[in-house]
Amino acid sequence: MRISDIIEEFIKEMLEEENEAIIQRNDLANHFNCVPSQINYVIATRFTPTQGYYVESQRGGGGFIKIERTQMTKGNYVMHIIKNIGDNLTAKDEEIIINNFLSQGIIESSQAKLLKSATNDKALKLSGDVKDKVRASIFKNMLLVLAQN
Amino acid sequence: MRISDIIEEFIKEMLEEENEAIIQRNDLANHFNCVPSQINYVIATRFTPTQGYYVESQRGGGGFIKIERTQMTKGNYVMHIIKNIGDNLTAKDEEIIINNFLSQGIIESSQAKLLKSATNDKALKLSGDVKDKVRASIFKNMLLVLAQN
DNA sequence: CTATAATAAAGGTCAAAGAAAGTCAAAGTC
DNA sequence: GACTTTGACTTTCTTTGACCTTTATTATAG
Repeated sequence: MRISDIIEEFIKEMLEEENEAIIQRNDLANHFNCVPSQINYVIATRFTPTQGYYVESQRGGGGFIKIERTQMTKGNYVMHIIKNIGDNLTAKDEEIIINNFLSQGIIESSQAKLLKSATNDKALKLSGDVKDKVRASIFKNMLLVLAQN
Repeated sequence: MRISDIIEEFIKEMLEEENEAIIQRNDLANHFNCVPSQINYVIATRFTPTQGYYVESQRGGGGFIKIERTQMTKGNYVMHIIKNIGDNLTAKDEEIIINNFLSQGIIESSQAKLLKSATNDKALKLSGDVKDKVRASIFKNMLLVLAQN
């Protein structure tokens, strides 16, 4: 069995008890006799947002990595939409998606407002082509959060 | 746990009873078995104006450090922060602001996550300087929405 | 008794050292 | 060829200590 899998399992076991696992990168690496960056690899490949995890960390003395498990409450629908948004997204297309979510009761109007405020042309002071790229990226990132809780 | 966190907590506990905490730098350092300048570090990183605190001090015999919590209405506080964010905002500075809103009950953790997801480095695939500019712009736009409810 | 000088008692600053975590690309494995 | 392992190098945050500035108190001169 790969060391990555073992570490993955270890973290997932921690997450079964608590809803968040706080680890010390060096300690964990030491415990499993691997280089510290292996921990990063495991997190990057097995604890991504799309996989339902939220990760935060702190460097420096007393640093740590916090892995939170999030639940997919909105299920596959939102995920499906996320996957279908390409690398570009116009304000118009975005509005259509948001209105759709709204009318289907998938998001609340306060959330819709936040989505729009983050991605409207006023917020995104960028040239046309870059703007639609960044909009797509931000929008997808936010939807990922909305799909969970 | 870091000594800085412990000191931070200690001061915050003091602030829960009174609206201001008056401390003696050397005494406190002694109490926590650290160098006096550690107290300055804690104050500089955890009790800044953006974090909703006002600090005054006196040197010489009978000197002291007074930490006050500034109290504003939610709307005013958010507007004040918006005004103080310049044209650039690093991910770190943003995190500090968000964590503060959280601990002061101005936003909920779901909103915090939305804010972060819209402006983290992963969402903003741009070069460093532009990134901080766009982040500032988006963040302020979103806060504006949050201030109005 | 004052006015001033010396001393003591705070707190402030800043940079170096230390302690984590992050990145990225090369090497290894399947 | 794709995934994993490894390690050198980077960045970020905290701790520590030497030195500085300000204020209060005490001692001294007139």
